[in-house]
This record gives sequence, structure tokens and C-alpha cells, in this order.
Amino acid sequence: MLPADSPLLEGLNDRQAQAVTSQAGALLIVAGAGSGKTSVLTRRIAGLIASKTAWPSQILAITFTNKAAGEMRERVAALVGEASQGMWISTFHSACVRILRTEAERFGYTKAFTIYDSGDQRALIKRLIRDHGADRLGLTPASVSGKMSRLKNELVDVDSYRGQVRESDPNDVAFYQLWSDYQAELARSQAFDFDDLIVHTVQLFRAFPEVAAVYRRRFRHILVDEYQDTNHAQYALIRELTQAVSPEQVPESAPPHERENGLEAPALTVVGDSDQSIYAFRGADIRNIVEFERDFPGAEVILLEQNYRSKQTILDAANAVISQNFDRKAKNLFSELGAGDKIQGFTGYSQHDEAQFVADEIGKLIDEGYRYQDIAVFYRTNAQTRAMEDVFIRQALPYRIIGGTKFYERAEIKDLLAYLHAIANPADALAVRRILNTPKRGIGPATEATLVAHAEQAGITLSQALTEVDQMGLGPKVTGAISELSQLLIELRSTLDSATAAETLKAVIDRTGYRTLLERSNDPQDLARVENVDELLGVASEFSRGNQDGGLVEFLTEVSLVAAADELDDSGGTVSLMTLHTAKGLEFDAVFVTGVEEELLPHRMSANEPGGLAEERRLFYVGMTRAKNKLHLSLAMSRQTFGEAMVCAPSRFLREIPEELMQWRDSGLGDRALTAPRTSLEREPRSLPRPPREKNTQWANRIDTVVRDNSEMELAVGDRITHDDFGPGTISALTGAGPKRVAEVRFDQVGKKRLLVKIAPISLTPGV
DNA sequence: ATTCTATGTATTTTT
DNA sequence: TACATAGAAT
Repeated sequence: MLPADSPLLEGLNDRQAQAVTSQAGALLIVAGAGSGKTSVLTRRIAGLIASKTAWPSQILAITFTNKAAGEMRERVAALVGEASQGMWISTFHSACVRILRTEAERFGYTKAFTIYDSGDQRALIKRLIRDHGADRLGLTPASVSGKMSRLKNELVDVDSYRGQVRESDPNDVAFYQLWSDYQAELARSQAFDFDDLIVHTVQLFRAFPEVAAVYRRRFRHILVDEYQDTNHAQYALIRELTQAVSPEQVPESAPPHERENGLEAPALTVVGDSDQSIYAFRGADIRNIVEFERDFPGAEVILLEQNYRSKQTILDAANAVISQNFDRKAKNLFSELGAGDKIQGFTGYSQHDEAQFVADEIGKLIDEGYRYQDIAVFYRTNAQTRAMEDVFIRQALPYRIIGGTKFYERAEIKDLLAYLHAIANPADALAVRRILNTPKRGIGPATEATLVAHAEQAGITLSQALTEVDQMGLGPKVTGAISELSQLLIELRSTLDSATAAETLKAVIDRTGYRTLLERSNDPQDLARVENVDELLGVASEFSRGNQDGGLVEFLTEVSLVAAADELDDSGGTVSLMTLHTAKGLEFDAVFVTGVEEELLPHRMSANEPGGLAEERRLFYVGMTRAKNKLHLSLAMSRQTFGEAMVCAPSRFLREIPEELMQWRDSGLGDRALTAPRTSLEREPRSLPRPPREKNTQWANRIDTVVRDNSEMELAVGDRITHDDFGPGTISALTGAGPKRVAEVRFDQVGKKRLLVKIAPISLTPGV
């Protein structure tokens, strides 16, 4: 028991302190946005250690992202020091990988199994659909993987699905066939997809009670963050881990009292907020949190409603929005941080106009003393980044996109990782297929088919088939190329014990000539690819340095499980751009929620789904509650959606915010301005003014394809210039050099802006 | 087998 | 718009 004057309770309110010290076997902490739940969670863990209630090794804490795990580990370490080393603090997926690697041999897998990410999964399903001719039936990789994932999240496996196939439905029959082949190929390749990691761990515990007992005895305190976003499979995993251990399951080596009485169920603490549940589309089941008290009789529930993050105005607006969701437990966040500024609303003509507003406001915030890393821009879809990037680049505004087209999804990265996968796990057929002709070795589909057929016939892996290539009667050129590849794989496998991941990667790059080929290429994009290759090498070196005992398999695991939010580093002085989903769990001094329009937020795709609108509203709520001081909500009246301009209407969510909390503006370029979105809501969308024509062509090109190059332009403070969009202005400052030269211009009509000189559409005004 | 060109189709969110 | 795929040319 923690003493009342423990430093771990310092500065906590009563409810928080209660959450830290509770002895309940099952504890639900309903933590509203910004209510200090990470503090509570970390201090609770530290308290368990300090009061000798638990050893570090008895603690399992589950977070949503690796970044959150890292942060939690750091904060726990700050409280308890070295002791944090022995704890498991990780995501569901990482924890499952660790368990599965340990127990792999028990169920006929190798420790070095591969994890197939969504891209790998897609590629495999696509091939299977083609092989089955299932595209005729309208099955797509997306629909198949979606359905598979939904079933897996409900713990339905292929074998049990077989019984419920509707034989009269050719679509369903084909789906079953595909799924069954998919799992067979995964098993042959010694691979798991994301969902399988959870499902197989649950199945492992159910099939081997003695294994389950090992982990139930080991983890005496389990803590789960973001519980509202757990799906049924994850719920089942938690249930498996929180069972009591009967005397029969206790090993001989255990202390006598345990052998006699068994062991009571481990203690469970979950933290969550049903108002922030935004992953239903991925199988998250809100009932897990809503029905917690029923699931765990005698559970204690603690509600944290005091918000330590945001100004009251922001909370009032957020509360007003979320209260529109019916069937929700009443909860009202309050803050003692003062009312703060009104929420700034902005209506632009186009997405570029909107982006320009965001850039201008960021400029003002910087002048007020905000730092770039204190500012974030959120959007509903990744496609919205384009306009933002265009404007940000032109204004030399340092930004970083979190998530989006991820580094590890790039072709060159996947190529090199496929080599590593093929080396670490020779059974991985997908990886071998990928590298077969990368870089180009003159091996086409015909040769690939021959190799696969040989492997199948002989009942060997594809890697083994490569070694038998000379028995296949292929041409001398092809045979030579394949045995060379085979040699390389064998050789690098043999050095696995002594070589680091970085060394193996380096060897792959050198021996295949991958980097050299990119360098010699005359495709300008290949230059960027060389940089990516080097970056991957850097990542591997860093990993090998930081994880002395971690080898190739560990490196590949880490790489496979990175999440979007993990990319966020607080060190850099950049504005962060991310989707609303990625924003969950983060906070920023100033936040821009962009594209607050019908069809986008709420997204049109959500309209058909049951509960879709409520989830969109929660998403908006999550975005709003990330802001500490300043919240901006913006929208555009028209938006380019695949090539075509679409007229947009303001989001219904904006109507849910009390008028007096907001201050609306528009771009003020002439008489086409909207007065307020309230007015425009009543207006027919079609009658909305169209954005000026020239503007579209102006921004149509992406920045890197623009031919303009002002690098020769000689500018000085005080010079008068004219900008195509902003009109005449005077240069007030110049910074940076060469292609990075930035001019600060005071425009006569639109105020101060920063421009990247090299690409700005400006000309010197003569005669001044 | 590879590379170039034309055509069609698709964008929600992600561990 | 832009990306992926299919078809044609080399």
C-alpha cells in the first residue's frame, strides 16, 4: 500500500490519486481527453513497484502505438529507474510477437517467422484472386482482406468459417476458397499477418493451458490503455491472461502454498474513453469498455473529468459537439485553465485558399512566440496533404507529415527488406518471389512459375527450389542468375549468428548492386530512392547499435510493427501534419482541424455504416480536444477531388458549436466572401460562388515539377516586388542562402508572408 | 523479358 | 489527378 504522502501522489486530484492507489482486482479508469491518464497510469505502475506489490517482471502494460509505449517506459523509468527494464510495455502486436516467438516451436513454427504487413497481404491476396479468377465475381483485394480481417477480429478462423459458407452464394464460396488458400500459403511461408498475431496468441493459450498458465503466473498486473479501441480478439486475449491459475496448472517448482491453492486472477487496469473510440471500422468494439463492469464483476470505476490540457472555450465547444451523440454516458470535461481565445473559423474558396490561411496563421503564431513543434494540422484523409504541402513549401514553412505514404511502403525499401526476410526466414515465399527479379536478372513470370511448380512438386520451400535450379532445364543465363541469387542467400544466412542486421543489409546492398543501379539510373526519382536506401541503412545501424543482442529477426519485427504516430519526433522544429486518427493521444498548443466539410468530415463513406456518423463526430471531438490554447477550424467551399472541382458545404458538426465560442473569417479577397457558415448552410450548394479560374492553374502543378527558378534573382531588403497572387509588396527581410533563400514580404493588401524565393511567382517592380 | 504508352479506375480512417 | 494494369513495340 502506498503511503498517503508518497511523492507519487503529489499534485494529483482525488480521483487521480484514487486511480493510482486502487487495490481493485479490476479497475476501469474512464479518462476524458486531457485528464492526465498517462500520468495516472505511469504512477500506478511506479506505485506497484514502490509498494512492493509487484516485481517489474510481473507488469504488462499495453499501449496503442510503439511511441506511446516508449513514452510510458521513459516516464516510468523517471519514477522507478532501472526497475522499468524488466517490464513489458508494448503494443498488443509487439507483445504477441514476443510470446509467439518464444513459443513458436510448440505449434510447428520457426522463431524467425515473418510478419506480413498490409502491403504484403494485399499482394498475396491479389495473386490468389488472379489465380482463382475470382475477379470475375467482383472480389477485390480490399474487399477480401476487409472481410478476412473482420472475421479474424471476431476470432472466426477459416476452419470454423467453412461451416457457415453459404453454398448457394458463389461469392461466398470463392471467398472461403481464397481465405483458405491464403492461410495455407501463410503457414507454408511461416508468416503471420497483423490480425493473426493476436488470433494465434489467443489460440495458443486455449490449445496449451500450461502455456497460458506460464503467462498468467508471470503477469500479475496487466494494464491496457485506449481500451475503447480494442477489438474482440484483443479482448479475448486479455480475458485469457486474466484467468486464475488452478493448482493442477502450477508447476512443481512453484512455492508450496501456490501448489496447494493455485493463484488468483491477475489484476487488470484498463483506461479508456468511449467518446474517443474511432476505430470501429477496424473492429474496435465499444462494448468492451461499456460492459466492463459486467465482464469483471466487482470492478471499480473511476471517472476522470478534470481536463489539464485545454482552455475552457475549447472544451465547451468539444462538449457541445460530442453531446450530440446519443446512447452515451454523460461526461462533462471542465478545465481550470481559463476561458482562452475564441475558436477561429475560416472559410476559404478552395483547398489552397484554406492552406494559405493555415500557413498565414502559423506565421502569426510564430511571431507570437509559438514554436513550430507546438503546432499541428489535422485532416480527415491523407489526400488533403497535397494542397497544404504546396503552400507550405512555397512559404518555406518547416513541416513534417506523420504517417501518409510511409517510408517502409516504398518499393526500394520493401525490396531490400524482402531480401532480409528471405535470409531470416527461408520459407518466406512472398519475399523470395519479390527478390527473384529485383534487381533485374532476366527472370520473368515463366521462370517464376517453373520454380514454384518445382517447389510444390518436390514439397520443398521456394528457397530450396532455387538451389535445385540446374535440374529444371532452364536456359544457361537464367540458371546462372538464379544460382547466384541462391548462393547469396545461403551465404548471408550462414553469417546470421555473427553479423548485425546492419551488416547483413550492407552486404545485400553491395552484393546485389542495388544502390549502384539506382545511382546510375537516369530517372530523377531514383536519386531520391538512393537516399531512402541510405536512410534504411542508417535505421539498421542505429538499431544494431542500440540493441546489442538484437539480430536480424528483431530488426525486422521492429520495422514491421512501426505505426504512423511512431514517426513523430518532438526534437525537430517542424509543424506536424497528420490525419485525425493519428492525432489521438497527442496534444499541441495550437491545432488546425481542416476540411470541416460535409462529405469529408463526416466522410461520405461513413454515411452507410451503422454508427458511422457518431464515429465521425468522435473523430472531430478527438481533433478538437488535442488543442491546448488555440483551435482553428477551417473548410473550403470547393475542393479538387480526383481532378474535378467539387462544391462543398460546411460540416453539420460546425452547427453544433455554440455561436458565441467561435469567430469566423473568410479569405476577404473581394465581395465573394461568405458571411458565416451558418448562412451558407441554408444556401443551395450549387449557388456557391466558384473560385476564380486562374487560381486552379496556378496551383495545379506540384512544386517539384514547376519550371520557375528565381535563384538568379537578386533581392535586397526594401525592394518592391509583385507576386502573382498577393500583388505588390516590399521585402522586409531575407534569410537563408541558395535554393533555401527565404524572403519576408510585407504585401500592400494581404499582409506579411514568407516566400521561398527560388519558386515564388514574383518579379521585381522596376523604377523604385 | 523489358520498356514504353495508353487507358481505366479509384481515395477513409490503420495496428 | 495519378496510379496500376494491360497491351504493343523493341
